[in-house]
Amino acid sequence: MNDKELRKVGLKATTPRIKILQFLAEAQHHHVSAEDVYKALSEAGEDVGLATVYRVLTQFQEAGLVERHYFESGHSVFEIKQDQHHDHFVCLKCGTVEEFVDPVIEARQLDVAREYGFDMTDHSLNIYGVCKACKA
Amino acid sequence: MNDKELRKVGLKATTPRIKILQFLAEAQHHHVSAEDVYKALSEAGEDVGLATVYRVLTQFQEAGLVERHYFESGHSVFEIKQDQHHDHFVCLKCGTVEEFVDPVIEARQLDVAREYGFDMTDHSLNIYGVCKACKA
DNA sequence: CTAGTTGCAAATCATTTGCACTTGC
DNA sequence: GCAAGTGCAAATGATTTGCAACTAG
Repeated sequence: MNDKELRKVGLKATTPRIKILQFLAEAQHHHVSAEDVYKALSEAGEDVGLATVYRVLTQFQEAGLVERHYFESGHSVFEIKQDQHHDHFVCLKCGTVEEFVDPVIEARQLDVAREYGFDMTDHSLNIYGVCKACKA
Repeated sequence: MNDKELRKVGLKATTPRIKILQFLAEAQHHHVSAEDVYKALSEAGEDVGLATVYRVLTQFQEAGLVERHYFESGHSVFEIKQDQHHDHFVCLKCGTVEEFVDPVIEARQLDVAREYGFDMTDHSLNIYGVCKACKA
């Protein structure tokens, strides 16, 4: 049950929240749009409004349960927050998103920010191109 | 005159296009939104419609004259394409965008992409935080 | 001349908000 | 019971598009 996890971050354990959190955790492709969540729940017979999906996702984001990313093309996707930070490969052919982490890049970012007198609170690195599957 | 530059990329040298290109080239802060362009031209007495600004900016982007970036917060900015690629610091307080280049990061990105069997066509790295000026 | 371009208004799209109603605790 | 949460419909803000009038080559 996700009930506890929700209360832990100060949110009432309501049906929509539980369903959405569950869906995010089980989603095969981690990165989903609000619309994706809405459609999936609707198809599963859950009667959750799109506005609620947006509200809940925003609350989850504020609570640190999910991250929101804005990829080129202007619309955003959400993913359950993982233990470790990571960056993304975005395939321009099939739209797939793959995750990766590179310690060298992570470290340099901090250094560069410091050099410029910038307090880094967050960062996002997206590599766009063609994934292995699409090249085949 | 920008006339030649426009024709070179296959676009008729019309007044709106010339004005917009000129504005982008002279803009003090390189990164401007479509709205910024529209307002600046209006204030300068140029009668260019917002729809035209969007159309022209998109054409410029396709022609490789400008780049479009989508920063977190969901709205995009345009900048005249520079000789060199660069990444961005985005100040969450004042919205300012600063540019930087780090060879170490650039090189690692290529390596990482290769390791994952990914053909990189483009990438974007944005560091979010508080800039020097806002900390003061 | 005439295909490409423009301005304006109306149309979209993603996301947000107002409000009367419902539900967790 | 009551504040917090929800659904729906209407509002928003950014961007796009239809179309009749205009202009560069």
